Amino acid sequence: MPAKMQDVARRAGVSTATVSRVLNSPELVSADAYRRVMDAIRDLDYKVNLAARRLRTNQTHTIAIVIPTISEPVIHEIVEAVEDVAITHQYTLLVCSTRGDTAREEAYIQLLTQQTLVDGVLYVSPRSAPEQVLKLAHGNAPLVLCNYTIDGLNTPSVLVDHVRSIYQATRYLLELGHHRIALLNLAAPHYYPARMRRKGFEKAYVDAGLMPDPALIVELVQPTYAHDDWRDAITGLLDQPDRPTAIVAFNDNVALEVYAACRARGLRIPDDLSVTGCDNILSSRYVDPPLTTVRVPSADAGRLAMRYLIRLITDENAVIPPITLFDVDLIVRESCAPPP
Amino acid sequence: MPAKMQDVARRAGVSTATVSRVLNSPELVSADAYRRVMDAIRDLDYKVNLAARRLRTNQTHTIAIVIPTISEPVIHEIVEAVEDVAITHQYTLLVCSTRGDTAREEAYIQLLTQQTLVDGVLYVSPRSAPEQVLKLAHGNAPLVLCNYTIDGLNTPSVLVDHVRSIYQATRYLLELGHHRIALLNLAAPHYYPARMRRKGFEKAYVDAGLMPDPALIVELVQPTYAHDDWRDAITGLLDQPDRPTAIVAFNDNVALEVYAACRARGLRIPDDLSVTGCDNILSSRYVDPPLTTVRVPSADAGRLAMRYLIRLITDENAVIPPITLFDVDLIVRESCAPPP
DNA sequence: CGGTTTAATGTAATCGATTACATTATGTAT
DNA sequence: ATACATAATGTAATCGATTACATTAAACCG
Repeated sequence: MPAKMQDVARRAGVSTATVSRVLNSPELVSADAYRRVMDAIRDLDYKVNLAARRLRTNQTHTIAIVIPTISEPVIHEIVEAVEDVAITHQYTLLVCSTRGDTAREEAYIQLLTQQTLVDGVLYVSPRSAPEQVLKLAHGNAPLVLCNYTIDGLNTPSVLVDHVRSIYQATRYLLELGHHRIALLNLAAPHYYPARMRRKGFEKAYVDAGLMPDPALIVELVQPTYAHDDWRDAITGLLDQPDRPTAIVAFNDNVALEVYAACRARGLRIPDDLSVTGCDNILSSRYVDPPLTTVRVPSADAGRLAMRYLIRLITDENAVIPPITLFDVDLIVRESCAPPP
Repeated sequence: MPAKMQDVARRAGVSTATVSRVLNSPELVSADAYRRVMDAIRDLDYKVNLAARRLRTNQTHTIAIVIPTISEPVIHEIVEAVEDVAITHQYTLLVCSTRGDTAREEAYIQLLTQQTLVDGVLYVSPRSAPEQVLKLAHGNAPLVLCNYTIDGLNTPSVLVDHVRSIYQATRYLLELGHHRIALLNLAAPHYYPARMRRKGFEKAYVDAGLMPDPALIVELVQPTYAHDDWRDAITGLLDQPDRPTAIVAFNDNVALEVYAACRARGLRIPDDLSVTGCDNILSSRYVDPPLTTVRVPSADAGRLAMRYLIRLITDENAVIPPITLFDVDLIVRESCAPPP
């Protein structure tokens, strides 16, 4: 049976109130009592019962981060950044990955609305319908969205500029002289970042005085994280009679799948096909040829989102900008060339 | 002010005991009372206060997973597997990443020994000294080690066979005719998996009737996750006058750094240098040439470790094998050839 | 020196659930 | 009809901290 505050108080010859003060506001306690209490704590190896503290204070010092999967480079970059901020503010992190499974996502949302489980929720790139997320927004714990936003909701969102990332890649290819560029936007069309990326793609064409070919925009009705789906989509593009001369992949992993497909078909990058990625993951530098991609400051977005969340938790009437947008940069490497 | 059980009881015309029974053991409640309580819960949008429940029951339904970093492929594979098991058993997951920072690791250990924060701890690949981990082992919450073990501690460990992974890669290279094989074991020598990998490397040599050259075993005194350290180590190996003919990298990411270093120097893989990795990460298949590596069932290890942990939590006198070892397979691709 | 502020501590109510035990009603066996 | 088992519910203690309020002692001031 572990020691409780009562025991510490008895051993130190003080009341539990004093012990509690030593722990939470030591400036109210005399040096003498402080020392005696600390000694008693050490001697008895006393540990606070956090459930009791939470019940009394109504604070958990825990936040939940809801993510689609931990295996995506962008996502775990965000999780790490968020954890760093959390730890410096003495918060712990509950990780809830939905895996694109709506039932699982709803179960988590259900859980997170319970009392005194978490003080706040950080929602990263949800796949589920906005109505679900709204449930959380109307719960008791503050909510901040990251890498995502829901139109007409006054919950703060912190985003990287999904429009400009694909815009920059597409414009670069157009400037190289490509006209038949395909967009591998392998997510659901209603998914916010997918919508924005498509917008960036189309805008680049329009700004160049051209029109994109809708047949070259590939999206998935039922998105999964299985690479097989990706492969099928890529096969569809590469094996058609009038093959595109360039491919804008919606992230680096998809671009790498394109690399593999090209190798299998004897197509050379960039001579036969130009390819761009997005996110600047580690291996984008190592592949041959090094991948032209876009640097997105996801970690920065995560950090800021977490800081906003903590502000909302600790300050009842904190004012947070509804949308914060981080800019992105094109990183030119060697995977693009003028069309053959 | 959110509704509490009292309010539900009043509205349903029953006592709080009955409400609690509806939630926790509905078989004790009459159909009529059940319906009335459920209606009241819905009407008032009642949510359990988990802090109160935890205080009373002394159970948190939360487990902590302590990991070095979330960004390593093996680690997040384990985290995902663990989360899947957790969710099916109604547990939530607290993620604690130490980033190889001893102070941070100790802070987390300190935190995790508090009462009613978590029901158990899963410790994955710790970097810190065993004494630290021992503190947890002697705490109140059950502990299971994953990808690691501490000699002479009776805490259950679930491991992949680190000896055999490097053994197989090394033997394969020896059979191809290599004699000057380097081991890039870029971790601290006292780190358990590093010790085992070194053992596997040496055993392969001994089994072939040869002796490894200690000068070709590279380890780090102060390991970090910075790729610069890796690059320095690789430069040291490749630029020495009597270059090794093959490199066994301790994981795939290190192997990819070797690829980059070779490209920079105009060395061809596998003609000029053979390379093997370990872990079979996604991009190992995409690089050119595809990387010969070792498949390690990390997810299986994570799942089993979590199941063991839950058994320990729920069954006071569960008996768990002290060490469980998962076997590994060499995956031969195209990054190795006979020495030039 | 009386009065007032300040510092240090104690007393006890409180947070919101769970559950041992008591109570009542109902059915069943003898 | 009596005794007894069973089902359904209620009463109230309990988990272990925090903190408003009360109390006491010491310090300070004109």
